Parts: sequence; C-alpha cells; structure tokens
Amino acid sequence: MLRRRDLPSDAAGIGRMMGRRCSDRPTSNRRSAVDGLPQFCIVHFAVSPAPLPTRPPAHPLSHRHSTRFLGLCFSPRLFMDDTNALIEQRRSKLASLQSKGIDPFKNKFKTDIGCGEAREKFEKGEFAEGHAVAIAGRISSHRDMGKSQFLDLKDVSGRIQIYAQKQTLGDEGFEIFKHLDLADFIGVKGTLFKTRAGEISVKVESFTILAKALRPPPAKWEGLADTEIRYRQRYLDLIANDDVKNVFLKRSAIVHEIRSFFHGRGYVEVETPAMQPIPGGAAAAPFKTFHNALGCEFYLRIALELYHKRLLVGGINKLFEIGKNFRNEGLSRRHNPEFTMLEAYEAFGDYETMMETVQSLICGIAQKVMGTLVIETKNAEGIVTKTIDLTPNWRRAKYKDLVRSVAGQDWFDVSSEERRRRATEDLKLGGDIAAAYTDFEVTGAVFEKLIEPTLINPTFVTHLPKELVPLAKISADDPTTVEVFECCINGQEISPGYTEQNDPIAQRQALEHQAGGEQQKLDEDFLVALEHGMPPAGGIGIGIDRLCMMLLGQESIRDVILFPQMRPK
RNA sequence: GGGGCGGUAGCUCAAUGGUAGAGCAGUAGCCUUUUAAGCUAUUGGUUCCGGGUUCGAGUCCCGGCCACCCCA
Repeated sequence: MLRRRDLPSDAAGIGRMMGRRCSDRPTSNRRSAVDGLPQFCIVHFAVSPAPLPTRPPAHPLSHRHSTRFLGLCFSPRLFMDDTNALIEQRRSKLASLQSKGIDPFKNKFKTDIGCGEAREKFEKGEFAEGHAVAIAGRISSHRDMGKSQFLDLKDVSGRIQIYAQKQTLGDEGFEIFKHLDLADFIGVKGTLFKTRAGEISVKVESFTILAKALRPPPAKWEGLADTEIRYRQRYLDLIANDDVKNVFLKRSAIVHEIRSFFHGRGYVEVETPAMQPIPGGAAAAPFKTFHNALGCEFYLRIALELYHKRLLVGGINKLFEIGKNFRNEGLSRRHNPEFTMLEAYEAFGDYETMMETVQSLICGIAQKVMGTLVIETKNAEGIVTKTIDLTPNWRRAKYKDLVRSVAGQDWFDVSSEERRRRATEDLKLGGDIAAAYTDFEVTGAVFEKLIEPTLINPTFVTHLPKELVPLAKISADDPTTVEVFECCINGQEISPGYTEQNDPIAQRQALEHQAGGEQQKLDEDFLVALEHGMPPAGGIGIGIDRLCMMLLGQESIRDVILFPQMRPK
C-alpha cells in the first residue's frame, strides 16, 4: 500500500541497523528433538557445574551442527558472574539433589490434564473428589506448614494448589520436596480434593522435579514492573504478569480467526519473499542484507503487495498472506521496525468488496475473541476511559469532506499558498508541516493530525487524492481521487484498501511519478507481470499489531509484540 | 534529532548533602487443610557507568549508557 505519508519521518534509526547480517541474529529457542518439551540451555551444564572454558572449544561437526551446539551451550550469558546469594543457594540445592542421585532436569513428564483445566472440571463436577490427575507446572507460590506444604502450580491453562504431606511422601520424599523453590517445574500425580477453606487442590502422591530454576523469579505479588526487563526478558513478564500472558494468548486467537475467516471464504494462503531485490509496495526505508552465494544485495520487504499482484496475474484469484514487514525507520509507541501485516486480494472485486471484507473480518474477530463488538479500555481504577463500538455498518466519509469539516468549506477552492498559510497559522500545524511539503502533503498533515486521531469508532475514509496512492484506480465520480479507503479505528489507520491498478501503462506512470527519480527503483518485473494481464481486484492491508492494540486495549505496540526491538545492551 | 521523567537488595519501592531502609522473596527455626498463611530470628548493596563540587554525594554539577513518555 504505497503512500506518500509512509515516507520516513525519522532518519535517526536508519544507519544504526544497516548492514546487520542475517548471521548476526541470535539462535532461536530450540526444542528437544525427543519429546517436544522446551529445553533450556542450562540443562547441559546442570549436571556438572564445573568451571567453564571462557571460549567454546573448536567443534569438529559441520557448520550447522557447530552453530547449534554454540547456540545451545555457549550462550554468553550462561553462568555469567552476576551471581548473588539467591543464585548460590539454588545451585547448592541443585548440588544437594544431585548428591542424592536425583537429576532435576527431566526429558519428559506425561500429564493427563492442565492445572487450570483440572481445577475447572472439579469445580463443574465433571471430576469427583478423589479423581486421579497427573499435572505439571511451575511453582508460583509456597506456603510452608512444617509437615505439610501448600504450593501453587501454574501452566498456561491456569493455576491449581497442590498439597504435600510428610506422611504421604515419607521422610525421604518430603526432604526432597523441601528442596523445591519458587519457579521450579515439577510434575505431580495425586488426587483432587477441596480443602477446609474451599480451595480445589491436588493431594500429592508422588512428584518429579522437571526443571530446577537456578534464578529467582520476579516477585509473585507485585509482578514485574520494570519495562526494560519486561521487554528484554519477556519470559519473566509472562511468568509474573498474567494479564500480559493473556494479551498474547488473545493475539494468537486473533491471528487464528483471521486465517479461518479467509480460508472460509475460499482464499489461498500464500508465502512470498521476505528478501527482495527491489523493495516495493510502499515508500519506506528498507533494511539491506547480502547473500553470499549469489553475491548480491537483497532488501527485507517493506510490503507484500507487488508479489501478491504477480499471483493475481498467475490466476490465484483470492489470496492472503500474514507476514512480517521491515521498515528501517524510527521506533515509537506505534512503530516497531518489524511488524506483522496481513494483505489480501480478491480478483474481480473492488474497494467496496474489500470494505465489506474488512468489516466482516474485524467484527467476526471481535465477536469470537473478545465476545463483544464494544471494546472498552479501562484505567487502573477500572473506569472505562475509551469505548470503541464496532457494530456494523461502519461509517463512510469522503476524505475531502472530512478535511473541509475542520479546515473550512472552501479549503480546496483557495490557492495552495493559502492552504499552507491556513494550515500553519489558523490550524496551528506549523511544527507539522515541513517547507518541502507539496500541496497534497499539507492537506495530508491536516488529515493526519486533526482528523485521524478523532476517528475512534470505525470509519472508512474514501476518495483519497490520487497523488497519495499510486497503486489504485481513479474514482469514476471524481478523477482527482482514487478508489481507496482507509479504515480508521481507535484514532489510527488500521487498514487501507484499494481498487487495485491493473493498467500497466497507468501503473508505470504513477510509479515513476511517485518515485520522484530518487530513492526507488522501478520493479520492472512487476510491471512486466501487469503487462501479461492482471484481473481487476480489490486489495487490503491490515496491520495486525495495530489491530491487536485496538482489540486488546493496549496503548503501545510493544505490548502486543512478544519481543519488541530494543537496542542491544 | 529536541524536551521531559527515571535507573537504589532477586522483585516492588523508600531515603533534608550526614551510618543506604521497608515489604515480599531468601536463610534458620515452630506449626499436618494454608492461601498475599502466621510467629521468632536473620542474610542480602559497585545506589546504571565515569568524572567533578564538598569535611562528607543515592541526593548537587558535567559527561556517557539504557529505558519510558511527548515532540520532530
């Protein structure tokens, strides 16, 4: 969705990230090949906490294997000298367990139900008192009563209390049980019951230590507040803050609904290149990388669009893709350098078709994931601070009418100099309007600063000036505008949609005009594809991160992205 | 890029320029249905880093790093 306003607004971040090579990326989290359980690097040294070599030894295996080995075992943070008394104590408990012949890092534990599920089923009467369960989870709190102990066990399904008694576990078993710390993973076999206080619990008959935590977790009650730790070590955030975990579980549900929506309408899900020789489909600064074997540069994609249109040419009539885009621009509450974009195209449709699609999609998600079409944001006191009503049909407004409503009915009749004067002086947008702005960019600033932030309930803004959108078709009823909508919700643009340009000659002219002869190379291969004939089509893009912000009431994009971009420490 | 706010124990936070504290967590005890369990005792600090002012700096000044917010 190529638009003028996508031009970089901040050159600060450019350069910093340039030249980073793929191979610099950290090794991703690995999973055990044996049973699919997450396996932490710490495992490999737990058995022998001997002094480590300062550098990894040369490894005789292939490149791939040695990389994997390094990623698993020689993470530079592993056994850093940031130990403190708490870590020392946990290590000595580990050593004590090992001296008893216990390996507190297991490969597998077979559960038959989740912690929260077991609790729920007992509550609903589906499980009777005494029902046997095998559960596993992380210890989230601990109440020591001497010869009996209460612990809370948590997994993704929720929490359940477990109750361990000395007489059940025996002297030896109980002694080992007392080696447990907050944050350890254990597996438990036992029976469901309700305590005197009415708490649904599992009476422990046997237990297995599955993973000993060698570092203390964040406080159980206060949670984790330090934003830097929350983002850099998101796993701690997820452990400590249930509401954060729920945001990401809901995000998964939202993406799941998007997929089923499009599959249900007969769309084909596609995957197109993230590494592109010419980054097109938007006007944004790209990241550059280098392919060694091919000996040439590639750019990380800034949009999906041009490859999707190639697929329309190829006869895939209805298609969608959910994927990462990368823009080498500033970071903010609403911008992350990599972000997730949905694009969808439907041959023989137009922007009207796609307005219906966007509305149905978002309403369907809201209904299924949030259970409502009225999204309320509450503050810390629980008072509703913002309400977004998604009930169809959504408002439609022409771009020029909206501008006239705030900038004067004669806005488009006066001279461009007068428009610039009014914007800077009367509308007090002086700081927002650069001297280099063209006339339509001045109007664009009026829209962006004074109108878009007010569009809380969904509004399709239509009939945008043709200069803003070079990839769309001219409106039949107003040739100065294009058949385009911008769907604004929550004061920000959530989804643009077009009647896509399928005239290869008009497309070339528009791109040449847009490119301005400087920063963008023309994607000739794309233009050749159009010359082979692209069916008329409607297309949309939806920023998934911003959609999640809106639906989940999050004010910062960093709170809907698991690992937001941070400057390396 | 500019402005603002901040960085203190594992976590959440205090501390007029004058001995760095609390709660939770931890440790050692007591307690076999507790639940932010309780009771007793107790450990724990390169106050982000580097300079400076001062008899004395967590605090004031300068520089840097990191993060968040606002603006561009």
